[in-house]
Amino acid sequence: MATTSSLERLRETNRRSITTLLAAEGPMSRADLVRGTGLSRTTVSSLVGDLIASGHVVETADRGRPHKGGSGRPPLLVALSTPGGAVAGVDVGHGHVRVAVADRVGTVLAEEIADMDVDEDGTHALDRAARMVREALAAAGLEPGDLHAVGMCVPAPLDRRSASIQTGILRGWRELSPADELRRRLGVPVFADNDANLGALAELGQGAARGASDLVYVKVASGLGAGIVLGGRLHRGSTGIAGELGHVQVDEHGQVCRCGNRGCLETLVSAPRLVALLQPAYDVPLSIERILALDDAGDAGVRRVLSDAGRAIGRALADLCNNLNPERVVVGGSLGASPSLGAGIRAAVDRFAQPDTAAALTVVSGDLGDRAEVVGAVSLAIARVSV
Amino acid sequence: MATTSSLERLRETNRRSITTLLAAEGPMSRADLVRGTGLSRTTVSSLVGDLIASGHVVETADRGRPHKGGSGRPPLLVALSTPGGAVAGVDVGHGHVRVAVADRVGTVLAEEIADMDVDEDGTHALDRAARMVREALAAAGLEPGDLHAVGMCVPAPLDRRSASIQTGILRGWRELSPADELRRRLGVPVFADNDANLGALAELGQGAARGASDLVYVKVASGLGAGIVLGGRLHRGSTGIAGELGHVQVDEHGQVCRCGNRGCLETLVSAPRLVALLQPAYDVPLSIERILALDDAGDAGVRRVLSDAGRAIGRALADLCNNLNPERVVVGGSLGASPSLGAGIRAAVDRFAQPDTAAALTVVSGDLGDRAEVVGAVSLAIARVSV
DNA sequence: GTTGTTTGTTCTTCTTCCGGACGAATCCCG
DNA sequence: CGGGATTCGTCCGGAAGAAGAACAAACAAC
Repeated sequence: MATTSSLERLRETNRRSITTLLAAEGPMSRADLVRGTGLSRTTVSSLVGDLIASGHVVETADRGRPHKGGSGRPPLLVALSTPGGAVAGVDVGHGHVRVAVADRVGTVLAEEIADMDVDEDGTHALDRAARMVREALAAAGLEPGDLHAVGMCVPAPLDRRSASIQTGILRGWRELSPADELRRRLGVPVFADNDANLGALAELGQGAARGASDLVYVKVASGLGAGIVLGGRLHRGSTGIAGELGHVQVDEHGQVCRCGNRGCLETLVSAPRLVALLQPAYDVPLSIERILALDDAGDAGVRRVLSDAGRAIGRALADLCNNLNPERVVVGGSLGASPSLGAGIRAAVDRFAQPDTAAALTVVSGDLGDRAEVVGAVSLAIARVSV
Repeated sequence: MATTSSLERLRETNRRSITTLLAAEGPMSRADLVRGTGLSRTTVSSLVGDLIASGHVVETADRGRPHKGGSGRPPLLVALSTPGGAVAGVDVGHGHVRVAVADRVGTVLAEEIADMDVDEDGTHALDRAARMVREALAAAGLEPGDLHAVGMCVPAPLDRRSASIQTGILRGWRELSPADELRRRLGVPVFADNDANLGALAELGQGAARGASDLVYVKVASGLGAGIVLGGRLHRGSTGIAGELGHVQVDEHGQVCRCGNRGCLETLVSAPRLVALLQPAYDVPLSIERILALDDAGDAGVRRVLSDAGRAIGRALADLCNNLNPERVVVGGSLGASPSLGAGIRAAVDRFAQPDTAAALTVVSGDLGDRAEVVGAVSLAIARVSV
């Protein structure tokens, strides 16, 4: 299948292990790379030489310190060169589009947000997203031609094969392949995934789950979804629709859900639902931000509602954790930062999961907040763009 | 970390890809290996030469047919040689111990079963198991010294680090490391895992889940557990206690479970529980076998109870499948063959899982029945014994 | 200045793989 | 019955990669 020879593949593998090490740990000397990869000095030297020649790596101006003690020749540091060009991440939510343009090591150069109703008209949302990518590129002082790839997330499961949205969750998007559509508009490769998956990837790589290998990322926002990382890799399921925590049925006689079932967890717990639940008791129009502020201020009603919501999530999550025994749960999404919500989740997990499972588990809020998805989208673009 | 050189590792990898291909597809020609591995004729020839020299592979007496058409030189077939010696699998259940002795390609040579109450006294059960292994070895015409390794399963989660049983599920086994205990008795390496995990491994390799990569194996027997295979690999969780499907809480006010929680699925659905539920309505003492026969015969009470049990399992399974999106569910354990149980599971999964998830999923009974665990234990022993 | 340590490169050797050429074994066809 | 045609397996030469030995470079400590 692969036309390249095994030896070429071996060298390719070794090159990759150097670049990934550099990506993970930042600039380091060849000697450090020797220690990190287990390859010989000679081989590392030769590989780094290749990488410098091909422009993927540069020798930095400053020197480091020798490995042991202060004695010895100071090493020359090498670092991943910021390859020319940029990538973009696009986060399409139910109520917003967020775009980030980053260089090819993941440093975000420009970011844009727009509120809009995405559900009804996929075409319009994609037009808008494409325009925002171009604007963000310009804001970062880049040309349209600098863009190499785009990662995007959509707030719905994506069928693995057709890469299109199958379920009825997004009304205006049925049978649409968001990646193809955006590629047509921008003229570069576009890679799409589900929002919770990319949030998980972001928290795993740069957020609250750094270093974890079995992780459940729960996104509490307009919808409720989970991104599941097992063994350090995203689990997408056989047809790519894993992580539908929000469509676990919690009330057989509950409200009909947009997914077609009834009584889904998402019908009880989601940002709009909680706003609607709280609004009657308050004189001012509530927003997520205001609710979070009230939570911090100790407002009893808000605390109660968020804590109940957390317990409902935790109840479903406990079952999942009994089955998966993850080491960490990261709560993200617009409501992920709420302490009451987190406490509710923690309480329900402790209550309903097996004691050993609960003991092996930490529940934390995401570090990246609303930006998790777009950061994950950037990571996806970087991971997929050819090296 | 690895002291071997990259080149040696490369050759090792290629050797492995040949042996795994031979293990998966049986005897085949070098030309087939070329097509299967993508390596060159020369390389395959050389690797096979090495493997023959080292005794891992033999040239069979009979020849095969050429690849295309009938023309061409008939190939020489090579096959994994049956290395000297044997391995054993030990299945410790709540009410039985089953032992199998197999050659080192997994062909079972002798098997023994004994009914016993395992829970109360782990030491006694292990004594008995060791004796049965020796007897089975003798029955297969082998010497005690021929035994290379043992795989075993225990009906409880095993802590990954201490390899001991932490939870209170097995009263007489607390803090015991079954693998160490059995190793002391038999003098060979013993590898232990949970029963559902090994059942999953068996059905994956040689049973109803062959070729699947995302699989949930549900074991319905004295207890209720799940073995979860994702991406072709067993998922054990961060501390090794994944798959506790039986301890999902289904009734907040339910019976207290031996795990310490209350209302666990296992308190409603397990073989002893179902027997107890049915017994009052029948004059003869019921056993699992009799219940299965009544099910086949169309007995209304049995069908109703098994179907209800299936639906209860399916309800919990649907939540798990929403989150994992597996391609197959295999129902095993002593009750796994019941059509009513299977139909109940299928119905509840269809009812409670998301439509797309349910559509991507097939629910089948295990091929291996009661023997799944012991077959999996043999596989574990073979996989872990040094090649 | 001398010694010791760490770093990085060059040169050589060894391993591994691949492509082409060649013999082997069988079938097909005249 | 004999000559292609075809597939299988091996031998040979060559290319690519990695490791080890030797050596130059750069600094600290004495």
